[in-house]
Amino acid sequence: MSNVSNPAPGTRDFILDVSVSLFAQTGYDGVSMRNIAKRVGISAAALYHHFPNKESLYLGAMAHAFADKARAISETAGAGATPQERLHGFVDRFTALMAEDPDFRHLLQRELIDGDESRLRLVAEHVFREPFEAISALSRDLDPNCDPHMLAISMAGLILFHFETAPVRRFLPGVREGHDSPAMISEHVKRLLSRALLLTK
Amino acid sequence: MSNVSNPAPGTRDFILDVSVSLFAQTGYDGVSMRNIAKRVGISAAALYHHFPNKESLYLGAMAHAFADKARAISETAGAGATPQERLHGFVDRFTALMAEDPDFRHLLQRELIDGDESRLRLVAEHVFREPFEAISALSRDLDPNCDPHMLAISMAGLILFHFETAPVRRFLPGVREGHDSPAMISEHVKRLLSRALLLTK
DNA sequence: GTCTATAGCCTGATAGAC
DNA sequence: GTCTATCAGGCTATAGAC
Repeated sequence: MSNVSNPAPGTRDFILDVSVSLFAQTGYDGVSMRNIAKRVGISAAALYHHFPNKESLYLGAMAHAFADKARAISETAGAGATPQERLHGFVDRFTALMAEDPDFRHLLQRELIDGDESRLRLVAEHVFREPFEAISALSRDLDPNCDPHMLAISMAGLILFHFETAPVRRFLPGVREGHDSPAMISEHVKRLLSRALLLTK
Repeated sequence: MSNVSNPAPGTRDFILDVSVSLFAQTGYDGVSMRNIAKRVGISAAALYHHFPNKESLYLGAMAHAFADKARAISETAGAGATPQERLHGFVDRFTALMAEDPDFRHLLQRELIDGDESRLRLVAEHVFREPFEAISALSRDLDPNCDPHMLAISMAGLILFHFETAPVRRFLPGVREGHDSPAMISEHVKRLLSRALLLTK
């Protein structure tokens, strides 16, 4: 499920749910206030009762989509006794998290291209700092000689890039059923990272 | 340099150069025909003498930006005697290629989110099939037990994700000067992949 | 090959009734 | 809190002069 909440129509939360979905699909410039209003079931003017302008609505939608993600991602990197167990737990759960919320992933992708400095700083501090520190700590334990910042980026990217490229990979040679599945992605990434970092098996 | 050519103003090639740059920066919906015309130095109506509509201009700009990229990327994966040499050559040159052409990278990122099926098929067949096969072949030589399609994606993603996240990484903990540099990125990726795939060092 | 002018539509946003 | 009506302006695209 893309969004957990299921509020009654007409409320501010429902507007945010609709907005998250539309902004994720076609981006800020690809969605009009009229589009959103129609999907919500109210007039465009009514939207301005809940949000002063389009940008505020967009920022509200971002906050709505990213709420509680910070802790959820952080927790993927924490549990487990050995570094190997923590690595496998992180890969499994981070992969599942990205698979179950495409809207979050798409908003993130869009923000990486279009986000201005202030918006990226906001997202970095309120959403990614906490989980990134957890993944960095795991990186430090896995390979003390490797830059933890770069290794954390690599671990996340290894997982995310398989999702990002899914729309185009279906037209590339060697593709097989299941290449898009969370199970296959996490298995592949675990195998790669285990051998690179733990030198076992 | 983002674009090699440096044609005289007013020509079709100059329109394409300008369009590539603008579409890469703000996306299809973020650029108007008037924007492009102004930067080219002609009226919007004159644009329609060279291209029948906005979408044609966009597709022309894509073809222009992606021209010769296929072979350039393919060649990054070919040379070298041992698989290890080929791996290092691929990582070094692919990283350099992505660093020297941000427009290409941004258009690619945007196409992965917004491209419809026909456009993605076009890009896949005319730009990525050839280099992807070269990288897949390298993957097969590096690790015959690993799915070459997935490994090829992982190798490219490991490099690209460091560029993609550069705008937000500067606000994340542990960042250091040079984390964005091609040299540091390729060193990091080579180290990671060498240990994962060759089990040496 | 480029121009000005314009058609027709969509945009974000507001005014004011209910 | 939602509506209809509307404003001012931007959009793609075209017509027709030069």
